[in-house]
Amino acid sequence: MKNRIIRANFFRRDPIICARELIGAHLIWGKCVGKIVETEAYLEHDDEACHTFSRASARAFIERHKPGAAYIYFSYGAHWMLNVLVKGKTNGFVLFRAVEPLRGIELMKKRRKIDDERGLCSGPGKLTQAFDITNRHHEMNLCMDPLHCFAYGDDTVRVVADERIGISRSAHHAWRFTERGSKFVSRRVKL
DNA sequence: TTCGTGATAGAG
DNA sequence: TCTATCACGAAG
Repeated sequence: MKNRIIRANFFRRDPIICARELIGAHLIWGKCVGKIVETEAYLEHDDEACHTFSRASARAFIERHKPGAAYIYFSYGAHWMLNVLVKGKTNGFVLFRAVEPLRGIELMKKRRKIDDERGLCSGPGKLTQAFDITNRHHEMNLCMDPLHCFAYGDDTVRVVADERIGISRSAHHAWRFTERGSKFVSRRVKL
């Protein structure tokens, strides 16, 4: 299997397009690889759920970094969240919510302290724990290093869009994307 | 369904 | 300083 790294130009487009197209792509992180099955898009402007709405640090991050940079933050006192910076005509982030484990599964099980493969990466906090992603990767360029990058994967997946999860503001947009029928998503798609 | 967790930001 | 809020997860 030959993995082609997704380069910076990919992230110079609309965050919603990027979030959708990243479904089926591979997340490569050291010895671990997963197929991305769930993402969400957040927009710098007119999106109250985006960090840029209330956090100056998020706005500064966009200002100072190039598309493809990792935006990682700590949430609820326990979990790291992995996002990638997107700068097209509209700027924003893509949050990675779930992947299907492909390689490094034993390592993921050890880090997660569970055996069930479906629960290894089925949530944004679980995913970062399984892949050992923390703030030490914050600001990292994810378009260069073959051990910390995205790669083109399964481009035949069918993608479903529905509402984002776990937010209270601007919750009506259908900016969550999942692979249709995947058993590795964090929460079942609403019917 | 509930509850712990700690960073962040806004109010006082 | 105090408090509300939160892009969550695990236990029950």
